[in-house]
This record gives sequence, structure tokens and C-alpha cells, in this order.
Amino acid sequence: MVTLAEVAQHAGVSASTVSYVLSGKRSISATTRERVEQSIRVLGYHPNAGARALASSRSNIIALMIPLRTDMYVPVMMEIAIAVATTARLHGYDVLLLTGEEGPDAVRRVTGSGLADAMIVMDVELDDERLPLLRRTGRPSVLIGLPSDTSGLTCVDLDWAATGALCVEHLATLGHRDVAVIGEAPAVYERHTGFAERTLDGLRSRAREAGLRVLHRPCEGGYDAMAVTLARILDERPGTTGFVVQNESAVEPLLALLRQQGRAVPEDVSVVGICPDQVATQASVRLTSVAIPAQDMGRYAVERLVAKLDGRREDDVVLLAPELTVRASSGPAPSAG
Amino acid sequence: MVTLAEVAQHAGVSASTVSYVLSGKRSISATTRERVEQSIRVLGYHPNAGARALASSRSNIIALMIPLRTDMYVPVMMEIAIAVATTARLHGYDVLLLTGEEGPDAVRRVTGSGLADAMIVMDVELDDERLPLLRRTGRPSVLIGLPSDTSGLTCVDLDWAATGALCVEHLATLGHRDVAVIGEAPAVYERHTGFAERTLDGLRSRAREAGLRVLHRPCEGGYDAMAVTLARILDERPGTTGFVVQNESAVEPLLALLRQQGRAVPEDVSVVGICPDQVATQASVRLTSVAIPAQDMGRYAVERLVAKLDGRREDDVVLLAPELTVRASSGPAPSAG
DNA sequence: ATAGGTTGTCGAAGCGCTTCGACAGCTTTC
DNA sequence: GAAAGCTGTCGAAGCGCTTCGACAACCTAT
Repeated sequence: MVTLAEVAQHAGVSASTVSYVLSGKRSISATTRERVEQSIRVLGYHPNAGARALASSRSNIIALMIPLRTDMYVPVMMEIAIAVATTARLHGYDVLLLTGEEGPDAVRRVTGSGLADAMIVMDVELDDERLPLLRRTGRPSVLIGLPSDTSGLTCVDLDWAATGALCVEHLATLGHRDVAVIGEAPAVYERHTGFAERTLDGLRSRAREAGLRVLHRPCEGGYDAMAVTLARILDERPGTTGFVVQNESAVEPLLALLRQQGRAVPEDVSVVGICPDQVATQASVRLTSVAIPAQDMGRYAVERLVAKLDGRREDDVVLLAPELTVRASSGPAPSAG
Repeated sequence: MVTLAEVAQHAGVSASTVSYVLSGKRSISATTRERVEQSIRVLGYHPNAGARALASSRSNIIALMIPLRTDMYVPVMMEIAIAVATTARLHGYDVLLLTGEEGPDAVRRVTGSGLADAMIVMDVELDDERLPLLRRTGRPSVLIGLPSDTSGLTCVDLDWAATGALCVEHLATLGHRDVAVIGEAPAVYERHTGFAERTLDGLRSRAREAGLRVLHRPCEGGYDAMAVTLARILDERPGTTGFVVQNESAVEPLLALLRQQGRAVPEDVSVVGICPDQVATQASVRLTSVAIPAQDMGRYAVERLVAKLDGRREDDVVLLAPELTVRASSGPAPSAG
């Protein structure tokens, strides 16, 4: 391995000069800089990460905690992770992948050892056990998701309440009065995942304002579960003409079952999805949907984090505004005749 | 931050003793060990990662290179990544997430800087540009995937040729003579991704032995693309009664289109998937399929890598045997009457 | 009783880098 | 023309750990 000292010798300067060329923290004459850069190239020098971290107490690593569970839409997680990794590199950081498995211990370990300078946490529950630690760890963090108490935290998330409201709004405008919500798996609600509950809140309060009736049912996804869920919904509310689906693995089963029962989409019933655009456009009926801006979330999270690391930013909450795209699955409610 | 020296002082021993307690590289009396461990706990000590890496030239980090593209089944990638992270922790390693974006430069950067001790590379092409570098980098690596030339490399992969053969075998046994293969997106073949080509090879050579005809068509996935692809296939080979699908986003569209055309599964046509079990069991017809053992692949990769890091293993190739599960989508070919 | 092993602990060197203070050689200012 | 200020470079200290050799203290065998 080539060391800084060797580069310095090769370039005929001192080690500190090479270091300053690399970091730009002191001014260096153009000729010296060029000579050093030349030597770096010739020797194929790469600064040693450990030594650098030790001397500067900065590792240039961001830890990303992803959930271990896969009961939520995995491609979204992956897209966020990739966006985080890509954006981090743009700012000179690498990304350490932590699974939720270790729980709070991971936070202690990573911040305690100086392995990472900062942390991005996904899949945050409303009252997450990692929050107290993150608040007092001394290292910056950004949550992707929104807990109940955001004091002392920076959060980035889609505005799920507005998302729910937007779906109801759309259906209300089309004249629908009875709306069913196909939700995530029951487990997601049981552990009080922020996005699921907020979506419901937004949905319900907008429905109240607009005078719609809302029936919410969690659903595991897949054909069998969806069949049972749909049967129950239609049994309880036969007049249901609008569906909001927040569960990617329920989308296609729902469409298939409706078709099978002779209910035409969008003539008889309208369906609005809350899902990535890819799911919406690849479904058997092109789905009217609110997109999940996974890339934006990952990108914003890193940018906020880097800003905090540079001391350019304080804690705050960023909620991305939802956008609804009308496609082929929603239309006017059939008139009561 | 608590340092080793502080722990040593608190426990009334020298720094090196604390270090040896931590690493277990020299014998320590039970009483001393306990005193030190006690101090560690009381002070909440975490060894500094940078200092450790510098002194030992081991970072205890494994780099994982995942593809940036998302034209292949993302949940499989994610499952592998999670398995890698989980297994790595079991062996005391953390995982650094690299996207394919930087390409070969990432290999140079990470190994050159000593950021990672070793590397796992996913989405390997048959003649991948990263291979020469990996061969001579001096640091162990494991590929998830199988390039053309495996000399000097360790690889873990599903035996895709056997997988293809197994699918044909199953259909042949059921009496099917004309088989169509719905493949991944054209781009996947264009860049000579190992798994896609090997599956085809396995399929074709087994088909030759068994006297079946095979028609292969790449497919982007989604309803529209699948509709076009299916029409072409049935136009060219109207007698097709067996389908092999190696593209998760084509599974459901294919089933729906067949249904729509009045071709019953499995009475008229049989469908065999190459996909994760979750996809197979959640489809509208429970799919006979060969599973993709994502978790095993991630786990094996890490275990091989750790073994190499410990000097316990040489380069080799591990091919996991495919397993076909018969479900509701395959049955005897309709007799020619 | 003595040479030869063990076992458990310590001190010191050094890993490769960053960063602080010093300073030589300039230029500017009154 | 002396004081003051820049600019560009250097030397040295030190980040927190691992690891090597040294060496007491003890335990065998002869």
C-alpha cells in the first residue's frame, strides 16, 4: 500500500503539504499542487480510511438502518437505499448497511465506535425505541418516516395524511359516497407504523368533511387474503364504489377479483392506489395512484444529513407533497339509478 | 468518547491487557478479565473503529456491490442484501453498501483505502469488467453470480443451467412438446448476464435431449409487453402448451392473458415459474416453480468470504441445486385428440 | 535445588493520517 | 524603511488501538 509519506517523498514535499493538497484546508501554490497530484496519480495512492478516521475523527460513512421485515413493499426500500447510496457518494460519503435486527444496540455500537458519522433510519414507528438514543447520541441523524414526537429530530417523509386526503378528495369529486380502504398487513398497524396510521387519519378526516363513509380493512395481500377481505367489505357495505389500496401485493388481486365478479373498473367501481408508479402502470388496469417518491426521500435524507454534518442546518421536518395521477382505474360513480 | 486507556486505568491494568481481553489473543486470568469487562460495561466503552483499523489493518467491513439497475427482480436483491448484512454481523463484520455506479473505480477505492477487508459482488456479467481487478486486488472477494472464467475467483450462485433443465424436465414428463420461455427484459440478455444465459442453455440442452421444441422470448414485463409477446409466441407456435417464465413482472400478466383467451391453467397450458416462492404462492394460480434461494446465496457468500479472510478456504465455485415445487399451474399436456 | 516451561501482565513502538504552531520570504502600508 | 500582514511550506505531536518482546512469578521435572 502506498502511503502519504511515499507520495510526499516522490513529490519532494512534506507529508503535511500532501495532506493539505488533498483536503484543500490551506492554500497551496499551483506548481506544488500539480506536482503532488502527479505523484498521487503515478503511485496510485489512496488515503487509508482508518488512519484518516483516527486522525480526523470523521469516518465519512453514513449508516443506513433498514428494516429486517419484508411485510412492506420491498422495492420502495431498495429504491430509497440506492438513492441514499448514490447521493451519499456525491457528497463524499459511503453507506454502511445496518438491519433493524440489532435494534437500539446498533445505534450505540455505530456511534460509539465512530464507525459512522451520522445515521439514516428507515421504518420508524410512531413511538420508536431508537428515538431517545438518537436524540442524545451527539451524532446527526435523519429519519425516513415520522414519529409522534419529532422534537430534536430531523425527518423526511411523504405527507401521508395529505396522501390519504388526496385519495378521498379524488373519489369524492367523482361522486363516490362509500369508500373502502385496503390497507397493509395487520402487523403493520399493530406496530404503529407512522405512514399507515397517518394515511388513515388523513383519509378519515377528509371523508368526514366531504361526507363520505370509509371502511378500512388491513390485508395480507395475495389472492386468497384479498378474496376474503373483499367479500367481507362487500358484505358489510354492498354500496361501496370506491377503493383506496395501500398495499402493492393487493392491487392485482383486487382488480382480478372485481373483474371476476363482473364489476367493471372504472365504470362500476373506482380504484385508487398508493404505490410506486411502476406498480400503477404495470397493473392490468392502469391505476389512478399517488406515487411514493422513494428516490426523493432517499436523496433529501442524505442532503439534510450532510447539511447537518457541515453545521448548515438545524433539525426540522420535511414532508413531501403527494401527487395524484389520474389513469384508467377511476371514474364517475355510477348514478344511483 | 471513552478510550481503551480510560478502561485500563479504571480496571487498574495496562492498555495492552484490555486489548487482549477484547481480542482473546493472549490468555488472561479470569479475575483480570472480569475486572476489565466490568469496567467496559460501567464506562460504556466502544473500541474506536478507525484506530482499530489503523493498528490492525483490518476494518471488519465487507463491501457489498449491488447493481444500480432495477430491471431485475428487486426483492431478490434486497433479500440477498439483508441476508448478507445479517450473516456478516454474526461474524463480526459490518457491510458497506456500494452501487454499481462507480464500477471498477469502487473496487479500487475501497480496497485501496482499506475501507473494506473484502468484497461481495452481485449482478456479475459473463465477462465483467471488474473481474481482472478483483483477481489481483489482494483482498478476498465472492461473486454472487457466475462469470465465464472463474479462475482465481470464488462464486456462489444458483445452478441456473440445472434450473432451466429442471423446468423442461418437469414439462417433458407431463407430456408437453412445445415450450415457450418468457425471459427477462431484452437489456438483461444484451449485457450478457450470466444467470439469464445459463438458464437458457440448460433449458435448451435438456429440451434437445428430451425432444422438445423451445421458443425463447425476452419480455419487459407488465401487461402490455406481455400481451404482445404472448401473441407473437402463439402466432409462431400455436401448439405451445408449456410456459417457463423467468420474469416476475410477467407472471401475473401471463396468467391473466391466458385466462382471458380461454386457455385454462393447468388443463390447457402449464406454467412453470423461476421466481421467489412468495411470487409463486401469491399469483392468481399457485405457480409450479423453481425457487430463487436468495437468503442462502447471501449467507453462503458471507461464509465463504469470512472463511477466506481467516485463511480457511481457497477459491471455489458453489452452485446451489435448484428445487422445483409442484403447485397448481402445471399438469399433463392435453392429449392431441 | 536448579534448569526449563508456562502463564499473565506490561511497556513501547508504530499504524498513516490531520492539524497546529512556526517561520521564511514576500508584499503592502504609512 | 520599519512595522504589519500574507502565503506557502514544514516539523512534530498525537488520534486510539494492536502487537511484539520482555519479564516477573509460578510450576513442574530432574
